[in-house]
Amino acid sequence: MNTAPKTLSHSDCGDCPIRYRAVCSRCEPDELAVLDQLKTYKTYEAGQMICWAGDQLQFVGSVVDGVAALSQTMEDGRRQMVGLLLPSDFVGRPGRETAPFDVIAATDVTLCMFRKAPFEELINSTPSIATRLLEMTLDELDAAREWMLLLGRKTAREKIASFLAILARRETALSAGQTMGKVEFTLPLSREAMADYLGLTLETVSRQVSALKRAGLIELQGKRRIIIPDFASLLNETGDDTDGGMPA
Amino acid sequence: MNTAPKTLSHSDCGDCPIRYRAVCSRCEPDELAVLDQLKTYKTYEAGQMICWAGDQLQFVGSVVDGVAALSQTMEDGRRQMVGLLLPSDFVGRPGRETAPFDVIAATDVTLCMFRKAPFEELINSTPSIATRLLEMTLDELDAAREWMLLLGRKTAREKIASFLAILARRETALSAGQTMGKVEFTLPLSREAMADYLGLTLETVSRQVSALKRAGLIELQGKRRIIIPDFASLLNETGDDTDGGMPA
DNA sequence: TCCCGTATTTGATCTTGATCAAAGCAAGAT
DNA sequence: ATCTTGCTTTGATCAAGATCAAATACGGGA
Repeated sequence: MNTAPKTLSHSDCGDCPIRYRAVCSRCEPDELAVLDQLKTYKTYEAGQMICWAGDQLQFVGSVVDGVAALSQTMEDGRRQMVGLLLPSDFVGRPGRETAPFDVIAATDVTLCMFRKAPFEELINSTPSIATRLLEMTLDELDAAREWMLLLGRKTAREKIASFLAILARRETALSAGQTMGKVEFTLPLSREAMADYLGLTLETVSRQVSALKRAGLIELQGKRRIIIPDFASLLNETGDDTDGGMPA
Repeated sequence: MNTAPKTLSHSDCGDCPIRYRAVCSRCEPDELAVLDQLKTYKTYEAGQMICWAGDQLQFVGSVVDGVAALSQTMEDGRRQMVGLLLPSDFVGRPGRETAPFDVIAATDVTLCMFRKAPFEELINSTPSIATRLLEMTLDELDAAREWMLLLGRKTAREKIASFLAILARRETALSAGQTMGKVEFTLPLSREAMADYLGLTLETVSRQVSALKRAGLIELQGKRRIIIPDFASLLNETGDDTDGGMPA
């Protein structure tokens, strides 16, 4: 499927995000070449299950395009999304047999995948890759714990504001300190999926989005397009510490 | 402080849990000897801050005795515990400068600590250790995500039952499938700390504990000693899938 | 363009857990 | 033995968000 391996430079990283996130930051050309030979792409339609909790997982990889969701469902149907996978996020568990959670395509999704076994060999023989994966996993763990604060303690309005703020930051890749004015982006999730992510019902999501609109903190174009006229004032609604930490 | 390094065997692992969890499962005697030279112990009293979010962290290590809590606090005082550190759990972040969350001693705590810099060297030069740490971090991530389901979707009663079930399992180290009858253990947390962990108020915690007692699902000796006469019926109250997955 | 099915909004009411307020209890100090 | 003091339990009330139930808007196909 792939052409003969070639020596890759940092500037090649754009093609498949795993190179950038997991490898390229400390890459050796021959390691990239190995990865390049292993990779395959696969696409899923919005709503499709990518895998079920408990499935044998034969691959790892990363999201190239679209949005996937990790989620859990209780027998009676209550559902909690436990992670959002945006482009460049890693998918899968080196060193694990089975998937711990369901993975669902929230929009149409393209994954860049590697068979697990050779990828694990690469990890075991290349400390820099293992270290990079460890850092990525620690970042995910921190993000999960931030989300625990949101789920356990924030009000519905704060949840919505936090979610929109996070999406705005990620989708526009703005630098942190910057006092950014207007931001605009498209929601990748339905109201129901947002509810599953935020630990709310879809009705409450809808009401709070309307409330933020009425308060002039956001504007809507259709149901999915969000315009934030002043990012700073939306941040005030999140409940988060707004000053970016101590001045060192 | 430590005596001259000696060659260690697997049976030495009991001394300092990090050897077992992070290293020993794939250990080389000389690696253990290096760790042995680096380690120091430190104790904290119940209620003491071990570190604050944002602190420079000079060490990594593991809990030897007692219980520590990771938690976050909002400006208005709302607090969410985001992790419980029991004996053998790892503390700290290789590759990170600062602590992401507060760490508080929930009971008197003894830590076994290693200076971060030499520990990181060990990671970078020893793929098996990096891989082991990656696996431990993935376990923590899975646990955090399970907790997100609890925080986002479970009722107060289910939260309490789940928490007691998890503690019972960990404190008694029972094998999973076993139909265990009576289990007994001591709560390491006050009602307020439980509330912080479960996303509830302390009054709700107290009421639900009383309710489980009235229902005969648990018995109390004093405020902290819990007796679970029939573990299986407590599990019924957790909302969790009670059958342990598919039969392979 | 009209129709249909789905997603979303809005409204009315109910429930769970939060909040406010007192007691009760146990361990250590005087 | 009595008084603290801090934890815990219990009670009364309240409010945020869930639930139940319609209406409305939207996108795509005939």
